[in-house]
Amino acid sequence: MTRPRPTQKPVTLKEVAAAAGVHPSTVSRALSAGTRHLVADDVAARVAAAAAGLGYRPDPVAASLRTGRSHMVGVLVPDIANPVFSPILGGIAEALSAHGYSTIVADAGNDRARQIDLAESLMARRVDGLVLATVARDDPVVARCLERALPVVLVNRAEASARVSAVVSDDMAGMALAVDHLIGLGHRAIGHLAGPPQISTGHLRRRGFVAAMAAHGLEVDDAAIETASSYSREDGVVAARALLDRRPDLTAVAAANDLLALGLYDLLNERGLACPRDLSVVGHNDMPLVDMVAPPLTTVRIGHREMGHEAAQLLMRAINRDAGARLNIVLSPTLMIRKSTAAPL
Amino acid sequence: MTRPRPTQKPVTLKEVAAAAGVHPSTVSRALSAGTRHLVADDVAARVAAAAAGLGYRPDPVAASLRTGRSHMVGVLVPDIANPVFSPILGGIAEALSAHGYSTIVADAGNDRARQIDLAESLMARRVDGLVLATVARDDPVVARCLERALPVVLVNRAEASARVSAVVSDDMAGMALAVDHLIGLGHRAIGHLAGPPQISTGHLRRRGFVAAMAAHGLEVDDAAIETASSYSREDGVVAARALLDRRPDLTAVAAANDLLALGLYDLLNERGLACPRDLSVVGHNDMPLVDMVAPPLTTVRIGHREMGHEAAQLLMRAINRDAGARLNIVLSPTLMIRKSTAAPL
DNA sequence: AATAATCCTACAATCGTTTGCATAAGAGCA
DNA sequence: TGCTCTTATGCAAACGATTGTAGGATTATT
Repeated sequence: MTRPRPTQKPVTLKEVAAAAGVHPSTVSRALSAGTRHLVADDVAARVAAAAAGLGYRPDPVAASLRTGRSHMVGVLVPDIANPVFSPILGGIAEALSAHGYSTIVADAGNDRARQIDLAESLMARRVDGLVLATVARDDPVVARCLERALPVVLVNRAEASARVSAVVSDDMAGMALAVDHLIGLGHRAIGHLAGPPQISTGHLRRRGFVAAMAAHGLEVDDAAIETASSYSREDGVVAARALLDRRPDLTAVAAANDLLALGLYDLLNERGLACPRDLSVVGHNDMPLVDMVAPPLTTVRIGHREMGHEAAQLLMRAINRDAGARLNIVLSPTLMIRKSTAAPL
Repeated sequence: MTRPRPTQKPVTLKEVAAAAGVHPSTVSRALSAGTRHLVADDVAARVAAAAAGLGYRPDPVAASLRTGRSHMVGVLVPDIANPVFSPILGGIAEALSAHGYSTIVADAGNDRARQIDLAESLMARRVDGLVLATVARDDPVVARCLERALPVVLVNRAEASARVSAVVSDDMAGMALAVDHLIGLGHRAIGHLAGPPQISTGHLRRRGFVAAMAAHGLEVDDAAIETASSYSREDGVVAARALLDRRPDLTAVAAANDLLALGLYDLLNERGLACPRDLSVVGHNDMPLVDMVAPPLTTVRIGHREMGHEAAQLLMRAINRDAGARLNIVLSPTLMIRKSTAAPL
């Protein structure tokens, strides 16, 4: 057993050429769709047969070196463990693989230097484009891509300046859905657990919250808003603690994110308070499993999978027709009413 | 604006060589740790300075073509949307990047042909190794890697024949934990929601269940076990329906997987039954958020992140010393007792 | 029938590194 | 001084594809 080199070496273009009795360049042309018309039909058939017979698989590395393209796109996510990104990734991968593209995802964290580094290394690997789920409102990675003229699409989060295409949810409208629902139930003292302001979702959802309240003639006191330092359950509880300590009179809270809402749940448990009896809570994202928590979370649903799909399509367009107008797609969110909201006592 | 080609081309080895006044090959040697000792210290310093000055970044594609290595490893997961894999992926990526390796994950689904295809394309991209979270008990992808002499490590699931290294949880022990707990509470009529038998976890956890019951002198009737066709919430409810229809007398169910347990929750809700009053439930995996569902799920915890770490280490070892003994790491699970289990009425 | 146009195919350069081999310079030794 | 032995560098050939250019057959045109 364990023969030293059982590795039957992959067959190369040259071997196929020899087998078909033609020059390697002819094989190349015969085999790639774009140039097949340059070679005579009978020769093409002979080549195809030889290739199939030998089990030829073109070497993408060699092709990349020569062409500068790779049929791969990179995806940068801030936290691969955050369930929100799963459907986005799934959507992207599905749409791209339909075009013969592979996806290479990198868990980039929130550190800018690391993000740039990762992006740089993806570019070095000749990715044909980048999907960024990491961007801050003013992002250096975007600038870098622009310099290199690398197609890039933003997903879920947008930049402040619309330099590149993006597909996002209508964050302000989403908050309006949440606020309208709470006000419809009779709430007036409503607080907001905000996300990081450097991120478009954090910024916009906060603005959306304030605007929606104003639309009902409700002035929002700064004390009614607490900003979490990241989108995580842990930072959610610390922000929630600060908010409720400051404003114990609140009867409802609209969170910028489901994870923050769950952090709030944790705090309520810790304090022996009941949701929705003592406090109504609405989340944002409708990520997997929030329909099963106790109580099932009322939240703003975003079509994440669709979001990934659209982003992939946009990127393909940008890759194929080089340049291509930058355009924004904004998806309309819907409200999933479950059990975490009720009329105030 | 939009200058046609603002793309300042990346600097190459040749340019660095010119700047330092040496031959490209010398630059190559001076810059890579393994061969630096071949070049004089002063020259090496000069080269390093030139490289830094020009902002040289080696081209990994060209290097791959020449060396056949890539400093990338591929990871195949069956379902990227399944939260169980997030911490595994995180653990793998973290450990690998510490060694200067990148991770390229592919969502392979459950289709064998697709898995093989994906693995093949990763190999074509010259990955230095593969981590498989997809394997069935007898897996063709493993065979393919063996043929190509490509280092491979299994994670979470194992093969029936131990042909390659793997890091898994002690599935039988995990089920013993679950069963012992239920029996300790006074249950006797205990059922099992089993996972797919082609997968080691499905197979082993079923055997573990039967063995643990036997250890308490309890014979397990086949009717007390229902096999789900996949690890999903949806298939969980259909299996649960079949199981409870057949054996309405059960007072507890040990599921092979948290998703299946949640499917069982769905069914209980649908029938107006309460957990744990009418039925105690224990899951397996302790995936994110199951501590927040209603009721919080008692489940067997597996160190998924650690699992990823270990797998990465194993793979690094296999890549560096070529060959390397195949060895198995089995992690001990623990029981997280929450609110879904109680004494029978 | 001669010339122009068309169509295929072969040749060779190229992408950016790495690495076996040759060689020049310097060190050590008799 | 003449010899071998290191040591440091240059040379050039890979790795496996793609593609501009050139030239040999065919066919069409007058």
